[in-house]
Amino acid sequence: MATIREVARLAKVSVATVSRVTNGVAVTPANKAAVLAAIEQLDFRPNAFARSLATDRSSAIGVVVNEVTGLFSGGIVQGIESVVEKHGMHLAVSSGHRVAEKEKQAFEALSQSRADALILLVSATSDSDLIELANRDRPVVIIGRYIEELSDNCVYVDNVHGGYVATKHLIAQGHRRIAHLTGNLSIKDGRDRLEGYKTALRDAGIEFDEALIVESEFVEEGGYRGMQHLLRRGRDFTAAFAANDQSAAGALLALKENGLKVPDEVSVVGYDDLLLAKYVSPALTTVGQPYAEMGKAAAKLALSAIGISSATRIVTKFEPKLVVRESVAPYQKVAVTA
Amino acid sequence: MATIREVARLAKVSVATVSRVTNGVAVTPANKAAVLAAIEQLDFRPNAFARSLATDRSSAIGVVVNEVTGLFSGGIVQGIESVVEKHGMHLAVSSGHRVAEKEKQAFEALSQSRADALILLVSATSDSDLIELANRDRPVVIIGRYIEELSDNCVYVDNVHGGYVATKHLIAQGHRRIAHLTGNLSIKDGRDRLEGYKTALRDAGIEFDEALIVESEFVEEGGYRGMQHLLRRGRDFTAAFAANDQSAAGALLALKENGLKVPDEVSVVGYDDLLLAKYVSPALTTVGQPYAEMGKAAAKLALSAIGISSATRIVTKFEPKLVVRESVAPYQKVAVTA
DNA sequence: TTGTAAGCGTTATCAG
DNA sequence: CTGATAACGCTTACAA
Repeated sequence: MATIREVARLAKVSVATVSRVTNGVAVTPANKAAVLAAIEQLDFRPNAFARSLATDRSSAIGVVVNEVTGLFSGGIVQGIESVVEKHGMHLAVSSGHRVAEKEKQAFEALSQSRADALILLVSATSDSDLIELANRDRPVVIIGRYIEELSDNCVYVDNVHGGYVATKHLIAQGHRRIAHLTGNLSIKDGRDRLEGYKTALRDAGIEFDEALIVESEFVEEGGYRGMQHLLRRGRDFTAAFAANDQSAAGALLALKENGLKVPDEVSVVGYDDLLLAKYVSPALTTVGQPYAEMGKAAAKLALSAIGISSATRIVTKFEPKLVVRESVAPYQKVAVTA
Repeated sequence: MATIREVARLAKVSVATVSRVTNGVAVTPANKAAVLAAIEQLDFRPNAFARSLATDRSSAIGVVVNEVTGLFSGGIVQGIESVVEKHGMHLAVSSGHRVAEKEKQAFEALSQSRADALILLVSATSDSDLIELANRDRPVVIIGRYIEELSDNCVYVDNVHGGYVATKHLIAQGHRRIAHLTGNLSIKDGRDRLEGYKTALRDAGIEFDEALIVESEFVEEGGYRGMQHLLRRGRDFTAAFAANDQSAAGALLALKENGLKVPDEVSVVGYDDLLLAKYVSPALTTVGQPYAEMGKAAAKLALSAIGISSATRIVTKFEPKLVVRESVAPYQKVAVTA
């Protein structure tokens, strides 16, 4: 690959002038033309490393997510990429796999000067480690959790409100005995959604019944087992709110196996609005999150932190939104059979 | 950030020695200990650019896919990452968005010495441009298409065989009037699957009927419209093979709207085995492709091309596999009503 | 085994 | 506006 020196020689100018041309700095038209011609002829492309070494800029944004291909991290990554590529920058991605050590490894690799800023969507690393990381030299933006000390660099959605919205929708349809298949309660999202559920009940004057709660997990199997568990005790509820779509899908399956019709006999609402929500039968009423928007916001935050992109106000707190499909029906007195 | 020089000074050795320990080259134990201590104390991490500039190695693999978050490119990217990270390398990803110019832009950026090798899963770039790219300095591996001239660096699956398998399954269940909702025929995958369909019919001695073919597209809407079109003409088929799961899902919807039961009245098989195949109702019998495996193979190919990883035989041609679920039933004479 | 010093290909400073 | 030249931080002969 040709170097800047060869171009300079061919164009009969100094390397400095070539550098000026490739960086869009003013140069005599004649020189510019000569340089451009030489570049063309030699098929010269500046060496990114040398440039980065000299400028201390990689023109890359580092992204570490739980899984590159995660059902929703996918949408977020897409959002990030759309704004990053618009600014001529690149993406260096790594998966953290929800394992603290792997996440750390990914940060280190990326911040070892490969990335000008980091965007993180990770589960295993503690808040304090994240804070420590953010206090190094490169800007860090966090997606999916709110950390007080880093509040300006967090892009997140209000899970409490999400749980509230889901539950309230059920209440508005007349349901009062509403079960909740929680997510993994060691994860904050799970706790928040549960809290939203409780708040909605309280606001509606419905007494909270511990018996209607079953701690499940954020996977299909968890929803399935949770619902089985609930049903084995006798069906004393007319609706259920699952902490995510996958567990909702599992619940749907359990309901079907028990000969219960959704939504006629039991209404179900999920959370996340994954692609599957639309395909499951009946199509799932769920709470959607603006993944792409969140990714875009994170990218804008990162870009403005390194002085690129205009720094107009960037929204960092997003509201979940109810997506109505077919898995919820109004409460029907007759349906309740203990 | 501390530099190698500072470490050398603190450890009272030369920079060369420091370099040696960071690169695992033999050094006196005493020196090694001193260096390690200094590194620890200064929190030194080698500057990746300087290292790359000196070695002409980025320790990154460039990946350009149609969409980072694509329903199946996701699985492929995951496969790639799993082997790449195992070798301490990184991923630089870009989306080509199925637009020739964007794809080209992505190649250029990545090959501008940011990546030691390129893995491409792109649709818009022509074979000849790909060949040209592959003849530059960095190794290139192509996923999802077979290019004669680059045969050793292509990881692909036999779409003809996939179409064959899908159709044959239907035939084995006794169906003879089998419709085919093709994919976009300007895309090779679509043409190949159609060819497989035809071959299966021929092998079974079933006459090919142009009227049972409708060119659709690789999206839900396409499958929906295609099926509508077919039904409007009167239902003279008992089974249908859709060129991908999304169009199969659309077909399912059209069938349902027309009051036809799947699989009792019409059997359906899809292609791809996306997550939705499992959730659609009835669950879709489909043809799956080993996405993760393909990604792994591509990564191994790339790694071995740059001299990393052992070069054991790497499988590059994959066979699609039938995944049986619930959308296919044996042919029932009584069901056919023209 | 170790140290010295010459690159690696750019950018940026500073005269001119 | 242009050109020399000193960084940038690391690796790698080469010599000791």
